[in-house]
Amino acid sequence: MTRRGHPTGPSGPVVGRALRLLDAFSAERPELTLSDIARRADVPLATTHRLLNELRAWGAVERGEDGLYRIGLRLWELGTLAPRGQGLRERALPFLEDLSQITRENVQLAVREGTKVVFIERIAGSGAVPVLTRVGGRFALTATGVGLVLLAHAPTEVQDEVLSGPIERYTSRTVTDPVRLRRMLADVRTSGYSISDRQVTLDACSVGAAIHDRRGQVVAAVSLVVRHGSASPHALGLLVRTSARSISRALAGPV
Amino acid sequence: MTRRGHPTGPSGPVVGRALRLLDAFSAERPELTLSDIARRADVPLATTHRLLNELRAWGAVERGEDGLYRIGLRLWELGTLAPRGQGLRERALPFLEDLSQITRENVQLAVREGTKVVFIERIAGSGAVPVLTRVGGRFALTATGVGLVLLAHAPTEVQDEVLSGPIERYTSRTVTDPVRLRRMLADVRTSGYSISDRQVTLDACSVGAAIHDRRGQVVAAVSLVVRHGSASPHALGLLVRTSARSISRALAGPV
DNA sequence: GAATCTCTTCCATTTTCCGGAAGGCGGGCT
DNA sequence: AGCCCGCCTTCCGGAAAATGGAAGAGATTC
Repeated sequence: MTRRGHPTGPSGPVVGRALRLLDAFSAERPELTLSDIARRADVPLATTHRLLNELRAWGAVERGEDGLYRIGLRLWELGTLAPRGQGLRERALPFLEDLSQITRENVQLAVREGTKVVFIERIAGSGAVPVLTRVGGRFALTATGVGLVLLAHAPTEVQDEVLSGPIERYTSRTVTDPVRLRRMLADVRTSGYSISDRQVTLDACSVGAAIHDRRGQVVAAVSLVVRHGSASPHALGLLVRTSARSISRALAGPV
Repeated sequence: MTRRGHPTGPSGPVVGRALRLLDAFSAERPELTLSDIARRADVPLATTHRLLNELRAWGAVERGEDGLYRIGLRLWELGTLAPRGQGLRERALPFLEDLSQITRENVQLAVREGTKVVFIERIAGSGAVPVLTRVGGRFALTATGVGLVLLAHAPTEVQDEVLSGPIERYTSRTVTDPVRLRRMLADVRTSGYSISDRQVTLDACSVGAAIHDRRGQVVAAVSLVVRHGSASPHALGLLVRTSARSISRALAGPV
């Protein structure tokens, strides 16, 4: 595990190395120079250069006239084939839109990836509370409405890992006590919906419910994000649960 | 260039090889077995197995309990960072929605990738003509409204390559004569909009216009797809041109 | 119960990868 | 001018990783 400084150790499989270069890109930095990528990935410049050329040949990255690297269109295209990404999004969208039309609030759709939530879709209600999330963005499992649902139905190992590690705090009301979180997760399983009250921002409250696949496994979650105090969580719970059921049915349905 | 049969030749850079495995996935076949992928990519089974494990470790592919491989969520996430994919989509969406609301017809947004069009967004007008396109899908440059616009403003080499190669035919009215196509492209550059009249399906007609970046380069195209005969192409041309200009301005604007 | 799928692991051979070093280019500072 | 410092690109001998046939374990089908 020695990787301090420069004393060049073995580097492992190339494929993984090349893919790790891509991790240098983020929503905040979607355009990087060669040296940026090399530094961020901690890979020698010459090597980075060679690997990026291979990624470029396939279309994983593109390079502008300015010399900056960006994520390539081919990679985006392939991404549209991800069942848990675009696939889920397309099937759920009509229902999310209904929810959005009826409530005029923010609607979110997310899945769990390891110990994080990944947002698949987000519909911003015009005039609704501003939210921090971005489609394709990650977030801690413990804070959001969707996150709590996904955590409540995650395998025990995942729950333990999340609850034993340090828990991110966003506001003064973010719950970071593992014991209290376990109780909340139990509530989610009992009531069928989660409540995140001002845990992410002090003006917002979100209520989430689980989406199941054909086999009854929890594969995603929907939530409504409203201004704190503007509606009863219980009423919202009924709404999202209904919507979640419809989406589950749609997923089980055709093919 | 000998790759007939099996006489195992040198295989080249691994990274490219691994990425080429991913090309086995398509909208029609988003879930594949190991052997499927090996066959489609023409890579020995043992090698495919090893490479897929590396792709899986990073999240490029996932494997269900059923043993089938799918495109992974991590790859989808990265895809959302592609400036010409999600980036363009997000900035253009409000304008596309306006166009959709006003006309109640299909609206499409696409970019060029090599000698193909790739559809970035598609809004289906309720009750509008059905269209064949899929977000993330590819199409020939010569047939669609968006394609004609992108081809008209593509580098000469690309135009020559497309026009000298075989031109795909979809209907009896698809234009496949290079000379006539060149004339159409010139018209597009003069008038500022393209017309594809029943070239893809016999009941539809699409009208496209170019979207420019800050430097005046054509980077994308919008189109309206309507039932043939339902509206004057010229009137539609004005609409899409207006919309295209707004989008161009939005792209040039913030950051 | 045999034939035919699927996938997984092994390991000797051979190919590719590695990355320091050197050189080019542009920009900023004195 | 001259200098430095940042970027990028190419080269190439030593070293390490990729390769894929073969063998074997399950699962289905006939």
